[in-house]
Amino acid sequence: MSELAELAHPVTDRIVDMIASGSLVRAERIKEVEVSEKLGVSRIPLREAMRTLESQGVLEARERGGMNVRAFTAAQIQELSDVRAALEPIAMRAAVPALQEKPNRIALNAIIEEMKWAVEQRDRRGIAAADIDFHSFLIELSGNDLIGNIWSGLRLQMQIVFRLELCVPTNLEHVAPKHLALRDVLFRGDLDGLEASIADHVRPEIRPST
Amino acid sequence: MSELAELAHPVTDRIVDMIASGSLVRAERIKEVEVSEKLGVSRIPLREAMRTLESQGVLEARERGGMNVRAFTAAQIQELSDVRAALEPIAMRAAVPALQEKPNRIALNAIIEEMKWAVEQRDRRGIAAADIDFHSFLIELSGNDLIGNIWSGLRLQMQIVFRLELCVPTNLEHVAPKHLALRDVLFRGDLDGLEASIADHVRPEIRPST
DNA sequence: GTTTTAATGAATGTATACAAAAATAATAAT
DNA sequence: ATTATTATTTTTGTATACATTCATTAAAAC
Repeated sequence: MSELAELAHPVTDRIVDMIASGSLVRAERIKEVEVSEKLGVSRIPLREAMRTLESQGVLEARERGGMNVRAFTAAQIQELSDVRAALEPIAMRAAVPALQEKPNRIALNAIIEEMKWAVEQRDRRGIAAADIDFHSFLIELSGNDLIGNIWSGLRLQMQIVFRLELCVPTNLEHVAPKHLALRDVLFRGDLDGLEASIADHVRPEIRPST
Repeated sequence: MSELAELAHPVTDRIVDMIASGSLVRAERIKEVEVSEKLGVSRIPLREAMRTLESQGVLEARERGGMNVRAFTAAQIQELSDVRAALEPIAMRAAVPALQEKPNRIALNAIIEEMKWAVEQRDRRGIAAADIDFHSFLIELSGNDLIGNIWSGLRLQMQIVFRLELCVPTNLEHVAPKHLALRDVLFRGDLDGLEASIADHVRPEIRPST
């Protein structure tokens, strides 16, 4: 029991990993002893982590006790896009000043290059990861704590949806040019074009453009 | 130990009550044994509830262990309004169909009457409570699970901010007529007027109108 | 053979217990 | 008197343990 830091937060991340890797499957009750042993901790920190993930919309409480990986309806997936389209313009607008600094521009470009590479490799998972990184970085740059906190939940929910492929298999190659366009608008500081660019980018996952 | 339901969820509500009533004070470490004994439970369900409230933005982890009631900066309070102004139009738009049904109209009117009464009594806390009820009801009617979930956290954060009166003491009497106007727009189904009405209503808490 | 009932097994939910760490108080030194 | 250092007390964090409830299987009745 010689822990320098608490276990609940790291365990939260590891549960997410297990979902992403398919160890924890949707709609199936999570067996606490099994998972806690696999993670090398007791059920106490595991359950605390599960509470966090519950309120982040990753897990959901079952009718008669226990939890499972949340199952998303089509409507709930649509809601994810709608909320992103509403919140991200606020964050990106706030991120514009920080994007005047070169180190931040370089970091954003690096993420874009990461995606280009994934596109070349036809690595769908890599593309999705780079996509999320792009938005996470801008939200962090925005300094908006509230949207950052909401995003931390949205991000995980999206990862589950992507993983389970409940969502229409979008042509992810179209995401890269959208990011390029968005970056240019942000670097330029063209706030008027922002809303349209973001909405155009966030939504097509559901309604793929022609 | 003969409990029919789990304790963590009810304990979550009771912690919120303790914050609202001033038993738990901002920026002060929450003593788990003290609170758990007061609530008549052990530290286990208390800590699970605290994890939930942590990710809802009500509590925050301290540097070296433990948690306290979250302290809000002025910027974070502004963020609350911004996010509300972005999300509530989506929910209210979705609530319009449900507001064609008489029972829902009656219920909404009842909440408005509740606020009128609080205004007459000059009961600031009552006004604030009715205000939150108004928005909670519409969000629930919208059927948007995601915004409902986000709102459950926002609502608690706002209650803390109101309680601590970090926020500019708005002339709460102005809230009632705004609700009336919003109701009329919603009943009419005048979607174009929605965004403006909501933004006008949600924001003045920070920038009080003349 | 099907349905109902009992019985066994497993899994959750929480209380107790203990070790590590932090905060506080007390003592010593300058 | 003030600061530094040590000792004491509190408090967190987690493991263990147990009671209750849920699920599954076996048995019995019809």
